[in-house]
Amino acid sequence: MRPTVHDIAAEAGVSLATVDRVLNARPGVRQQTVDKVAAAVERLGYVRDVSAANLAKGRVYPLMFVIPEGPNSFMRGLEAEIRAAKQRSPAERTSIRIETVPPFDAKAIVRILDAVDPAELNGVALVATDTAEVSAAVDRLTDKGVHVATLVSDLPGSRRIHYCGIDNLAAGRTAGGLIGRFCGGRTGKVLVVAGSMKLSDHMDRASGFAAVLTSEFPGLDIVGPVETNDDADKVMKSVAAALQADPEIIAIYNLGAGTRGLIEALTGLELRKLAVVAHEVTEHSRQALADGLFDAVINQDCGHEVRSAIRVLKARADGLIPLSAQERIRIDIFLKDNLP
Amino acid sequence: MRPTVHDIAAEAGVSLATVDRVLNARPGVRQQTVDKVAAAVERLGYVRDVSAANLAKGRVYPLMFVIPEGPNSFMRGLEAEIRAAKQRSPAERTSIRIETVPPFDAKAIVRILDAVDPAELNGVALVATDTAEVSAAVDRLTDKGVHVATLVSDLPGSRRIHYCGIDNLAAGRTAGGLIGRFCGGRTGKVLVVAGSMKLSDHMDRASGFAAVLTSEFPGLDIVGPVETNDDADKVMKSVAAALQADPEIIAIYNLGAGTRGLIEALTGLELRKLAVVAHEVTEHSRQALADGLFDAVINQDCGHEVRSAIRVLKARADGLIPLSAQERIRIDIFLKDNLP
DNA sequence: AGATTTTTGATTTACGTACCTCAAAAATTG
DNA sequence: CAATTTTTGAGGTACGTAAATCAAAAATCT
Repeated sequence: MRPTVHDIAAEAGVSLATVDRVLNARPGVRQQTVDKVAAAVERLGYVRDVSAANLAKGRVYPLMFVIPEGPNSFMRGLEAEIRAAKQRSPAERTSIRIETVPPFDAKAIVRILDAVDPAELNGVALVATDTAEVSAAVDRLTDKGVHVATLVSDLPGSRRIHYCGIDNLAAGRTAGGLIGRFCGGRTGKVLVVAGSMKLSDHMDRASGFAAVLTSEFPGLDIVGPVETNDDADKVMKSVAAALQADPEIIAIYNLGAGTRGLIEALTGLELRKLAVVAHEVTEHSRQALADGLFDAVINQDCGHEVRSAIRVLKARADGLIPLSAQERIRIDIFLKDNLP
Repeated sequence: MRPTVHDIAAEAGVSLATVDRVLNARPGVRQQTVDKVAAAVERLGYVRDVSAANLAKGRVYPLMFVIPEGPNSFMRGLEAEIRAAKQRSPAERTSIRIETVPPFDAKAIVRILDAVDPAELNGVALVATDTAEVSAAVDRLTDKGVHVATLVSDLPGSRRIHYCGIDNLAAGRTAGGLIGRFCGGRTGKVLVVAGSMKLSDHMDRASGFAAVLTSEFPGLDIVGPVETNDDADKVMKSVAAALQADPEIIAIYNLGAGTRGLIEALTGLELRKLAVVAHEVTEHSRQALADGLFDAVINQDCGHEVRSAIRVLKARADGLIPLSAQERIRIDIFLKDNLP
């Protein structure tokens, strides 16, 4: 049988209360005694029984998620994952609140963050627009003792405790590697479509993509990035116009949302076979892959991101530092053949 | 606060003992009373506190993993993941035993399976060679009441309870989709290198690959599959010979192990730029990606597979049926840019 | 109706940890 | 050395569920 606190007490020759003080870092124990207990823990290979500990603590972690509202499929998928986490709340001892704000609306985010009462919230996970005012609000919240994690898009300038999302520079490079290889040595131009350069994730993807193309595939030139504010209609028009204007475009990289617009633009023309890479697996992009309109979709698993955010915020609330290595979110590549 | 068994008892107007009988499917309760309790559970949204339940049960799940020994990097990675799970044993209430057998040795597997005492083992996870005798041994074990899950490679004919691994037909198709696109419309031949057609995973990959190539990329013809028994040296020689013999080969798909051999064969020649896809991220394949020798590597996360196997076997030991949707293992694609 | 079986209630103990109180012992200080 | 502070011990309760016992009640059968 695995050892218990009682075994540790006996092994160390101290009382149960002292073992408890040491294990939970309570004050009033001499260093010498701490060492004795630590040695006993080591010798017996004691591991705290998490089930029993959770039961005894009876603690709950009140958390808040702040995400953009609107029709963006990815964000709605994210919301679904948060709701799923909410369903699991009893088992995970969390209490989750969801707040939605208009997309790209920094002021709305600031308003919500500033309204947080640190007494009744342990942590906040936030899909952020990368502006100075949001960063400042995050820092204010941190000062109040509420830990903030960024979700999907980072706030590099802020004091957020953790970023739960993919490395977007690497994601851009990955897209570059795919498109470069898909073009198989041909020369031509690649149209890059973005949402907003106010989003740090879009910025990073664009840079990563450009870096790979210039260094590894010099035969391919970039057109854009075209900014569309993730508006499907605008994406559609921009892509159609660009293809019309420039017959040398042989590939498209859509690094933002508005995937529906891209699909519409591509559905029209049967003339050219383009290499197309987009982001995020949604109902639409899935269909586009199946139809052969898209060649590949780069994805981040928002379920992982939500679960990671919860783990990180819970750990921070307990004063622990999460192992960042374990919390890394992978960049997934999907063809139609390996769709989940 | 979340409801407890006491609340259910009060709500249903029955005693605590009766609630316990219903929740744990113990006999001696009228259907009518069962329904009353079920209704109360439904109304209050009761969810069993897993921590408390585990604590009360104090149960441990003795499990066994059977995997091939030898230098195969992927299998050693798998073993490392099993050892990691063993480290977590106290928290997960498992007791894990690892048995290794010579690769491709069906008799050794059978010997170990037949020696299992059902009284001291709850489940077995097994990397199987797909032969009739292994299937029969699995069925015998199942009859003794020990659930068996296959790991990495399936035993389609057997009564194994679950397969913890990727869909290898889809993996082969994915490889086909990648290589087809990487060749970007060119015509030529693709060399396919396999380990053993006695492994159902290798069989499936070869079929999936061939299916996609013939239907979607008619300009590409398959050479092989060459069988190498996953021996690096043999892979090296086969690939070198094939490239020498056939100048039309413009791509290679290595669907088995022995990746080192492939790397050696490719390192020699600087003449041709080949599209190369292999399986499993290991130290070697990672380096080959970085060096530009490989274009893509298809991977299965053996950590996921091990954890999934443990979840499934534990659930079965409790008489529960695991949600297969949740246990699906994804087919990961890695370029050098999205390596984890 | 009485006998028998089935179903239910009441109560208890256990799991391993957290957290609390109060008293006793030991160490430190003046 | 006494007075004070620090450290330790002893013991208890609580968390929510599992699992058991024994008695009481209800249903079913003859």
